[in-house]
Amino acid sequence: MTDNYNHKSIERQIQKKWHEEKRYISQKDNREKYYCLSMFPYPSGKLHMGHVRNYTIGDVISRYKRMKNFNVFQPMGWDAFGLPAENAAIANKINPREWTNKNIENMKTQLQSLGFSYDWSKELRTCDSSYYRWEQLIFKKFYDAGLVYRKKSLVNWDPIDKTVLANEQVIDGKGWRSGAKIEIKEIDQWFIKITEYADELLSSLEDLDWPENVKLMQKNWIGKSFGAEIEYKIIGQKKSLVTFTTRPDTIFGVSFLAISPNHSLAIGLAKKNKKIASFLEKCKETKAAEADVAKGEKLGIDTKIEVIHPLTGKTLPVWIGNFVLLNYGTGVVMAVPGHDERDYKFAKKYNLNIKPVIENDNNKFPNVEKGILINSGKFNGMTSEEASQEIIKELIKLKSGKELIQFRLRDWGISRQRYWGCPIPVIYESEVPKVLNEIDMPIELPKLKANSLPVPLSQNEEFVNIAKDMQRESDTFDTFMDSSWYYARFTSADNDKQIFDENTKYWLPVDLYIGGIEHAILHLLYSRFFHKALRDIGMVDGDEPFKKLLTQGMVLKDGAKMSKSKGNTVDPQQFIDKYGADTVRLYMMFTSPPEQSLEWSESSVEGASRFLKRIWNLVSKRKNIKLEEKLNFTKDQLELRRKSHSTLKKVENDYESRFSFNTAIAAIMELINFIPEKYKENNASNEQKFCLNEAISFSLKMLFPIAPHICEYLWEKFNDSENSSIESSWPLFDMSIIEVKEFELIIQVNGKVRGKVFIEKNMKEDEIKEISIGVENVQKSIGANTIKKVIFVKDKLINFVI
RNA sequence: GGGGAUGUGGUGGAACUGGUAGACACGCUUGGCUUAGAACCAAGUGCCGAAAGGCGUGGGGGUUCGACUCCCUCCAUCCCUACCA
Repeated sequence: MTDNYNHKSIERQIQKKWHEEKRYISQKDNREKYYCLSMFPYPSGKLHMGHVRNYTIGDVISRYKRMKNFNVFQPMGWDAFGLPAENAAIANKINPREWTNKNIENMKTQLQSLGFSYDWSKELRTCDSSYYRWEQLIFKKFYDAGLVYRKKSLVNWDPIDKTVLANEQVIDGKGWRSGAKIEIKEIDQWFIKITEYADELLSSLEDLDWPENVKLMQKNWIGKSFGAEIEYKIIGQKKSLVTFTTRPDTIFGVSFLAISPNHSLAIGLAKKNKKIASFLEKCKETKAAEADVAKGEKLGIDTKIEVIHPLTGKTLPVWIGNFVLLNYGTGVVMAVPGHDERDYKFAKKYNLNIKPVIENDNNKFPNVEKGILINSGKFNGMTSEEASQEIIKELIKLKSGKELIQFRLRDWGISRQRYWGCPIPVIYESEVPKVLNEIDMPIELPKLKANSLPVPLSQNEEFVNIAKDMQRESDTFDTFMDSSWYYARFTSADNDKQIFDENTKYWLPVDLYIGGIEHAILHLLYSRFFHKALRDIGMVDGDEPFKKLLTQGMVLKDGAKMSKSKGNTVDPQQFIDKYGADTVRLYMMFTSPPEQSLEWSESSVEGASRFLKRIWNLVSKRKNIKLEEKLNFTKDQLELRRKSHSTLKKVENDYESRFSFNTAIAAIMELINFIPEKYKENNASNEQKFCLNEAISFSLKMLFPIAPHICEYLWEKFNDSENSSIESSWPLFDMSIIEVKEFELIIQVNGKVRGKVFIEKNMKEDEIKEISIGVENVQKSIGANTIKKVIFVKDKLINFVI
């Protein structure tokens, strides 16, 4: 028997060779470039299955593209700032930087053991000042461009720990560590005007080669809506309340206004009214996350304030509603219970007036469809569309409103009250903020003193207090800032003189970006915004950062996302140790297509391992002999050649345009299964050997992107030469070998398969009909019935309708 | 609450453009090899049925000669929801 497949020594040997050859360090050259980027990881400690899957996909495509003679750039780095480092520091009394660096070291070893072809010479980590100094510069440039401003906004406040909590740190309305009931608090924060780019972020989605569902999610998130801004005068005051609505046609159905509990009017009232004050207190207990606000019980309180309806002149009550979001629209909702689901429920609960003003086929409350206006004075009888236009005209005439385009997208709050993040380069002189100049950068994150735990920078007096009446900004950037431009910095990561350079121009945009579907909105939208803003200040070219996007699904176990809290994680390392990188990579690619979620199953790993062993046993003791004499193939031999070439064609298509690795692997398995036993024997004919060797060569090449170590090792032994690199070229298939004269005709009766028969292509329909009817089983099915109709699909099927 | 997906044998999945449902694997069953096991090899394996045949892609309805694929509706699960990354 042959030597056993020893993945450990093979993988070590091949990886050493790659490293010594510096094979995956990329440089500009004349070939077409291909920048293949996988989302960089947060260094949480060790790789999880999602990482392994993500990075295998990226590596398979990178390796395939290299074989297709593209100049591939595939870098890797670390999204190294963030909350978990602070948590770990507090839990284990480890310095966040040490913790992070240790994790990076470990995860890098893991990535290398998986044989990913990264250009490590461009490695970066966002927690190094060599990275974030440039982020501080970008902030300054954005500030100079008028994209940065300060505004009050809401945070989750833990009154015991005296810290701001992230949404995930609030559990059932309580701080996760202190257990204190959280409070919603308003504080000053830095914002970036992403809304200035709302229209472009929406319109340029169209040209992106991205999955339709991601584009749709972004479109809905940006949420451009056409409607009207309507003003309601407050009785007895000079002020008025302004609302935005997408349905001005329903204005005669307004029965009350609802304002946000955080609206200045509500806060003002609470000062004089105890009931309102206690209602607002109650509202503060719901955490700031939109999902929690929306899912919570709808509560309201009558303010006893009244406004005047601009068209009817009637008075309407003003309520405070906990479902009204301050940061969407104006923080005031005009409630039309007859034609809005939420308003209807609220009106029912608090016994408020419900008045139908739209009529259509669907006559039950609430009727949210458009229709014909009723109970709307002179607008009665108009369609919703007509009425909307006319009502806006009327409001403009009365100076009580205007047409307005509104975006759901809000400006990006980038301040975080934490330690482990990039310091915001601002100082306050007598409380007036001043953004620092490049010469004063970087503002280094202060090191923690030995044995001290991370606390928000605001509590670090040494850092904050520069002089009397001069303080440093103590907030850090949202970590989404760090990840919004790293794709560009990779191209110049080794340049400490400039943020970007001529390599940036060469490599951008990213040709393929691969990452989890969970980033479909935030990260991808922020990065798109950054690119456009960087473009407008002249730092990068092009309108979009990521030309093509591949979103991979979750890795699940027992139907649930693998997570520490559920205790259903599976550590990939044990499988790398036991089966080797090639098997783990093969398993990951074989078990489900990239965009779908993947259900982890250990027994399938066995299957992947078995297949590689079969390849090993087939190839390891065989040599590819050059045959000089002319070969004459039999029909059976040509069948194998046809299988080899058609498999190659299929695999190429699966890699290139479908990213369908599981079917590519299945096809290679089919080809291996298809090889007749006698071709493998020593006394096989030259023709048989040729066909076998062709199948082996193709298989090794086709499998190389997925299982590179074993394929490269076997390729070299098989070809007895180290000069012919497996990576040098992708083979060509021969169409003349693939094409066949015969095909299997499917014969149906009333759409059901009743027979199959092999016939020559290009036969006349009449002939085919005759042959088909002649088939015994078909004859039986037709019986005495007359054939009413014949459906004929060329080279495929014939269907008799009786 | 809103937005986006997914649902096919015992399991992961295939069917790419409306045209053979279940490719390729895992598992299982039987046999071979073996002192035994592992590994490996061979055959079988959607469900019901003795067979003929019928049924079958989350449930219900529709379009079509023909539907996993298109339309309507209901259900279940997952992701995102702006401070997890």
